[in-house]
Amino acid sequence: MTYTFKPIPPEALSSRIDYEQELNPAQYEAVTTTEGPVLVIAGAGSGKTRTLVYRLAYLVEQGVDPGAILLLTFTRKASREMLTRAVHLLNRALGQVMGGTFHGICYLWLRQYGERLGYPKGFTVMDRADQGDLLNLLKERLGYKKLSGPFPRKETIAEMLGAVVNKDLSLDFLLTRDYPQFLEQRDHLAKLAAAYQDEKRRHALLDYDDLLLEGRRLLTEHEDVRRHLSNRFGYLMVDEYQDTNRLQAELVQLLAYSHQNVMAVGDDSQSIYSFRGANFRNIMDFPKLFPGTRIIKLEENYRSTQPILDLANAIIAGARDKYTKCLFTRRADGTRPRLFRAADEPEQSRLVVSQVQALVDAGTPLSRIAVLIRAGYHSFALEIELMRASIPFMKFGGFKFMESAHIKDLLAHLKVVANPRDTMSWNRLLLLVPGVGRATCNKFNAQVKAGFGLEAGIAWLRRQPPKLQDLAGLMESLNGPGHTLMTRMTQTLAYYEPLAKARYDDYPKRMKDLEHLLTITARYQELQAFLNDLTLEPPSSLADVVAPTDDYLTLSTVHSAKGLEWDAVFIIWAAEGRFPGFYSQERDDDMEEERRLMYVAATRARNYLAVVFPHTGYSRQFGMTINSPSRFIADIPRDLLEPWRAEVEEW
DNA sequence: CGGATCCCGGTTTTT
DNA sequence: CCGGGATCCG
Repeated sequence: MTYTFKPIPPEALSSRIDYEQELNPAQYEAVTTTEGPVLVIAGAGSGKTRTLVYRLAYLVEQGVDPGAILLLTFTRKASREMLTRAVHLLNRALGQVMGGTFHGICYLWLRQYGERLGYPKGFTVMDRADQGDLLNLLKERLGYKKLSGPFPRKETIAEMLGAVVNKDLSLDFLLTRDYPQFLEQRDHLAKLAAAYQDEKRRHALLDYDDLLLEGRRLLTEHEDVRRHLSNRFGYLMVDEYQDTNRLQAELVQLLAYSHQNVMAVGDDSQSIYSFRGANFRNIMDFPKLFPGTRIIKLEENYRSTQPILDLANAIIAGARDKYTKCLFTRRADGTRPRLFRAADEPEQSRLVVSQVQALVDAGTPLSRIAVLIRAGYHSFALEIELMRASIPFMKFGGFKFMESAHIKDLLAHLKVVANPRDTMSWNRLLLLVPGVGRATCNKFNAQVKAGFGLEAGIAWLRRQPPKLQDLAGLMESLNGPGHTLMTRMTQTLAYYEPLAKARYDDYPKRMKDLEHLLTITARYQELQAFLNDLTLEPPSSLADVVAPTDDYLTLSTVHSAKGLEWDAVFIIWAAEGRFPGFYSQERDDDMEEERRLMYVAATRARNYLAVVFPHTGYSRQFGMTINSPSRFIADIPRDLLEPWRAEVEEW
């Protein structure tokens, strides 16, 4: 038998997809409405991603230049996945479609047009930890460290500043409502905030919020840029719209100003990012922002069985706010969700392990099972039990690889190459040298003026005592010609390794992380892109390539599980004080969000859902505690949620 | 400058 | 009750 290969003619391609056949009527309407503002209210599992993917394909088939499409998603991974699926669907490349997060897109435009706003090309994007470091520095400089009376910690200050921007509040209002205990520090906090702004500007630093704020400023103050970008991106699609905030909505509006072609997709009952300024009501305001909006609801659920959907509906039915749609499914079969009560946390862990093993024995691949948690630390005990049982797993959310000290140490050396004015990174790398402390840093900081360059830094190091000459040599080499990102990285690692060895007793584990970082480095050519990608898209999603095996159990925070699905899902620590967390008991809005979070968790499951809680717990603070089941499932009738008793054989 | 000691506070969730 | 951070002292 012989095969011959020929290019597929364009006519064959364009007729490949039978949209009407492959989509339900509501999805079809959403896909084929290409002009004007559209709001798609897409319930959990209703084929939201499918709709976006088909719409991408449809637009391209209609002759829209892929380069005119901008896809805004919550994570870059999500946009990558959608683009990949669209490519498969169309069977042709879509290289020109632009996709990413609001932060990522703003970053790109600020790099392109930043000079218009007074930023140098090599600005640095700060992560949360960088923000804390800078605030600490300023707190000390302003003499607020030894103020009498309560003064917020740096994390709290960062949170407050973020709330002012993302929730569009005044500092006074925020303090009065959320932090009355710090109201008396009002003037100090205002001064600190001003100093923070000033310092960032002088050292070419932008935090996450600045990316959005300066992105908006770019579009409002520079009419030509706005016109250019709006004309270039004639078709906007925004995913997870329920998790955008006012500022992001304004960005969409600015971008759409010349054509109003925006499709926003979201689900108000899955809004779980209010701590970042998102408000589930924002999505209902979309039609006000864009008059003439066509509203399309996707209410058929293709994911879950009826018993699982019944439980999910019961969870959300208890909400204070009534949401806009009602889900139904045709998957009437299936077993009832189970409520497992375990005696304590070890038993909860063993129970999950044995249930997972039972599912695997019954034919469910490990990769289609997930354990969902409210907070990262809720799975610590389970992780140990999984290791003991030799069940491979990957954990998503919670722990921040990028914020661990050794990663930041190493990257500090590269960051000052990209932005020599980044004093905080200078200080960090100086403090690593034995015998260098605050005094040396202060001397160094006194030298840093506007326009400070790497050469000046190296020259300064050369004038210092011998202990700093190794560092000087490294920096000279990093600055020298003929180095790729990879060689710079390995040089830095060679320099840093002995320092880390002396510094950390868990040094071998940390070196493993650094090697992991090297594999990520290999994908980049350019230093600055590498550094900022790492800040904007931390390796939990970049790291998927290093999975030891592709058959692993998923452990994930509910937040990180958003938009995903598994055949079988366990929700653990479904106990009062954990899920919902006790910190959400004070405000109704927070408690409502916990409920939506539980709803999101439950709707991740296709066939099997188990809710687990340990009846007793142990905390350092209170010793032994008695846990009640989470209020979201406590009152669910047993025909919707079947109580099970743990039966785990001791061994 | 760096180790030791004391004291406060207490865990979300992510770009 | 434990850990991180600030402060103190050698």
